[in-house]
Formats: sequence, structure tokens, C-alpha cells
Amino acid sequence: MPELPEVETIRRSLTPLLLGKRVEGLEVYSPDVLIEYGKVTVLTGIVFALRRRGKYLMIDLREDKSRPKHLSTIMVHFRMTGKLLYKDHFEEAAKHTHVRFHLSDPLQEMSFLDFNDLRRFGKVWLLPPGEEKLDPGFARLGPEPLSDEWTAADFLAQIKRRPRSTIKSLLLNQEVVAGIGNIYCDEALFRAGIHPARRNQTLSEEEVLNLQQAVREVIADGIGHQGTSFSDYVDGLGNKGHFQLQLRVFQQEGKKCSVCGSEIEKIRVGGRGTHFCPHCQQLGVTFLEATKELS
DNA sequence: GCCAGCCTGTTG
DNA sequence: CAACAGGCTGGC
Repeated sequence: MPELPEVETIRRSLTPLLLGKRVEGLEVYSPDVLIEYGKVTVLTGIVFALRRRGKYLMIDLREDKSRPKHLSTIMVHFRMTGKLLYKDHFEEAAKHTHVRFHLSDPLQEMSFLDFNDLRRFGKVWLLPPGEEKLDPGFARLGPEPLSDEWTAADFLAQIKRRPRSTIKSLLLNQEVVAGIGNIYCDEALFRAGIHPARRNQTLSEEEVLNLQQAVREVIADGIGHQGTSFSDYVDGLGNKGHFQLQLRVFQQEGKKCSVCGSEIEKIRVGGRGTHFCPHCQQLGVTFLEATKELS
């Protein structure tokens, strides 16, 4: 399930392979996976940049060097099981490959970029330049967690705006901060010592600031370890990440907490599987709230 | 604000 | 064979 660190790893792995290559066209095996906005009828052009925003990856195309006009953008969201795989020689499209881009290079034989997605939740968009926001999900994205735009004041305001929702649901909301999924959410809450089912209004300012720092650290660590491959995530060359070795709570239920030795538990919060240490992450509801929950 | 549903392979 | 996995949308 590519989250921000996995998409960033895919971006970094594909960049040296794709820059300067010409996209000659595409084959679409599953039309429902491809979304076209605006007038991108003929998709050709030279790759000049790969960008990431939240969990979205963008591949920017321009015309040739003599005509440096930005032509269009290929945008991808991997959702649960999406993969973008580079092939330096022809091979039959694998099962669950929904879109294949044909790439050419004057010094090399034909190569391919396959969008493969077992569960078909992912999407590929063909967009005019600068029109990522045509996708409503992209348009609503909050700040990048590692950027200066995600300020303490901004995070505190978002917390205040949703007093009764749980902190877990808030962190997973892409409008609050972009790119966090279930893995890094649970890991950040553990590092901050905050129970995932805590109501936002019960968090102190200090806890909120600690949590923001924990999110930044866990996202940066995830990128540093080339993402998490506990099931089927791989980068653009099929390489696995290593962050699964650093996980403290995610999918660690029944194991001992690395800090206190208690057994890690798995519960459901907001309909999502949620992992935490019952000793390091206490609910700590106020008396007032506890009475409300009982009535 | 919650959660079913999308989809398919894996697990119990 | 049903339950489960998780990101996001949309219907309540």
C-alpha cells in the first residue's frame, strides 16, 4: 500500500530510468483505470520531470529540445496494490497490468512502463500541464508533511476543527496532511505515545506538537529505508523496501513492545485495523468524556 | 462523521 | 468458504 515514503521511493527509482525517454504511446487493457481530462488525445513527449504530491506520482512530458513546451502529465495513484514497473525489454503484459506506456530512446531498444494493480483500485490520469487539480482528491490535498507549509498553527487548527473525531481518523484524512496511510499513522502515534482512539479535543498542545514531530520523523525514516514492503510493495525496478524491519506496532500484534515489553494489540478505529501498545499509548479520557461515552 | 463498497488474493 | 486486507469515494 504505497503511502508517501513508498511513492517517493518509486519516484526516485524511476527518475534516472525515465528522464529523457520519449513516450511513444500507450496500450490500455482496462479502460476503467484510465482517466482523461482535457485534450490529451495523442500522448507523446519526452519525460523531463517526475514529481510527487501526497500519494500521487506525476510524470511530466514536453516536446523535443527545440520545442520545450510542456505537453502533458501522466498522473498515478497506487491506492492499495498499484505498481509502476519499468521493463527494459519486451515481455508480455503480466496479469493485472492495466496500462502500458511505450518508451523509446535513441541509444536503446524499446522499453516499457507498466501500471499493474491486482485490485484495480488505482488510477492513471492523462492531464494537460498543471491540471492535476482536475482530480478532486488532488485538489483537496493538505500540506506535505515534510514541508514548511505544515506549520504547528495549521495542525493545531485542524485538530480544533474536528474535536470529536479520533486522532487516527484525522491523520488518515488527506485534507489535513498529505500522504499518511495506515502504516505510518500507527507508527507515528506510537512514537508520540498517543492512543489511536483518543478524541482530538482531549489532546494537549504539547501532545499535538509531539505528534507532528513524530509524523515527520516516521515519514523521513520510511523514505530513508526505501519504504515498507510487508506484503507486495516494490519500487519501479521491483526492489523491496526495508522499513518493515523498523516497524514498532504495525502488524506487530502479539509481539512485545520495544519500549516496555507489553503485548502489542490490534483493534479497530474508524473501521481500520489499528495497532498500538496499551501501556505506552493510554486512552486517558477525561472524566467528563468517560461519562458521556457511558450514557 | 461513519462505513459500505470497490476488487482480488491470501488466510483462517 | 467467509473474512480480511487497506485508500478513497459517496451515500446516509
